[in-house]
Amino acid sequence: MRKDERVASIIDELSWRGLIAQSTDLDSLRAATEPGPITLYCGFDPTAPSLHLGNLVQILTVRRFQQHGHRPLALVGGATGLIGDPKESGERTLNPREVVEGWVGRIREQLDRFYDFDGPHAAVAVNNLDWTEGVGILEFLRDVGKHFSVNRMLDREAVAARLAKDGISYTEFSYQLLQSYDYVQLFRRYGCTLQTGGSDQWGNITAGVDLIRRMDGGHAHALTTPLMIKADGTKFGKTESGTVWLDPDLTSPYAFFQFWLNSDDRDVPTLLRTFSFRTQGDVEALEAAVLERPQAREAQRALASELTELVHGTAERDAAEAAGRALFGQADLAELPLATLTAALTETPHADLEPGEVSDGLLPSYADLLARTGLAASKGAARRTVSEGGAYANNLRIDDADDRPSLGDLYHGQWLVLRRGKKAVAGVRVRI
RNA sequence: GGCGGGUUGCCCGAGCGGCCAAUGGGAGCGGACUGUAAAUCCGUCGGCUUUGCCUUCGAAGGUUCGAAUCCUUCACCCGCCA
Repeated sequence: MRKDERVASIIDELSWRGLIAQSTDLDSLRAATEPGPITLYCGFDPTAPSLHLGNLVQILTVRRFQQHGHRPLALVGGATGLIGDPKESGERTLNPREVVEGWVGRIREQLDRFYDFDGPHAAVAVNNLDWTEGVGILEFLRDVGKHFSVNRMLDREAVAARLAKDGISYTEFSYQLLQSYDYVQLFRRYGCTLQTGGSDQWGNITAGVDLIRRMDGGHAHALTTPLMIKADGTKFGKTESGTVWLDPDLTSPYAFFQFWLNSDDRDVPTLLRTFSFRTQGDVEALEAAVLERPQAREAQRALASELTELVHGTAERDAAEAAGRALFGQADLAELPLATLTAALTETPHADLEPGEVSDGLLPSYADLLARTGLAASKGAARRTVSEGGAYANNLRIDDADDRPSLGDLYHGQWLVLRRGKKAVAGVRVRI
């Protein structure tokens, strides 16, 4: 957060990064931010035990504001998480209160990494349960509900979609009132005048802006980021194996690193602009590098390195990077020192075998091991992969799924390296 | 309330008594090419103790030597008429 890194205006910065989709009034927002500082917020609902890459877009956008000297409120939706924002696909299942409470804590901790909670523009952690829990239903309906037009609420895309399909519960329909009320409370308590979010949140955010004007006669802003779409048309932030989480237990730092490294060339400009904190000059240089030397994947490596460090720390970044080099590098696996090999394979899915699983010096069959490590969904799938010539042990193609590797095949007497296809690697460790 | 149509594997969609684990397309996965990319082509795509066995075609019963296919009841969806 060095001062000399500041661009003239946060709005200009977001603008060249392509992070502005919609705004209530960009000129007046610019006018408010330029003398600054302003207080802003973006809320995260505890709908899972961890935040994911989709959330990271929002987190980093807020972080950019803070770097420009503005004050963020780190709101975790302890109340809204109990209700659920309507999504087009259908009604959500209500999570038990204890579960949501647990997730609030975990998400709150995750945010520590990205916002600065000390210093002159220290972020403040807030939970909307604090001002929602005690409100009576009659009070809420009279003071808040009266300002909402059902007609307008029905226009919201997700709501309209649900009405056309399976319907929507009153619980979820009420969500917008709660989020709007949050904005009012933050406006009153902290002088918060900006709420950011993804463009799907536009309706919810502007409803809050309206509510502030109606209840308090105040003026607040809304700003949304564009929905990210990958070049191949699929949803951003997902891999074959699902959501990319920020929690290292849900998505390993190695997998996280690999996610960036494998980005489509065509997505690189968007990814750099959205996620990287590099300067505009650096970003443009990396974009040019991909065009000139795509095979070098300089931008992908830079993104992987920067983001893994930001999310998981320097040590994990280095480990993930080293693991990738070890497993994909030119280096012969046999030449890797035990420490390097162990570090690399523990970053990937791996299975530990008990001594009892080794008989006559032979491990279980490759079919078993592929299934055990998760490289294949089932033994049938493992056999299929082997018959397709897509399974490797210690970089040698496996011919027969029923073959059993021997103790002598293990590197350093303990590791067998399995691979499916080009990218999926797993380790089998034998503890004797 | 009445009449008619529908509910099939991850998704879409054929099948309409045995040759059906079930045509085809998409997604996914593997191979070739390559850059741990994209596109393209080829292969594969329920499970297992894998030349065979087991479990699937909304749910539960029934008919039959044999059912995803016929019958009955139930649930849900979609039309048309009230």
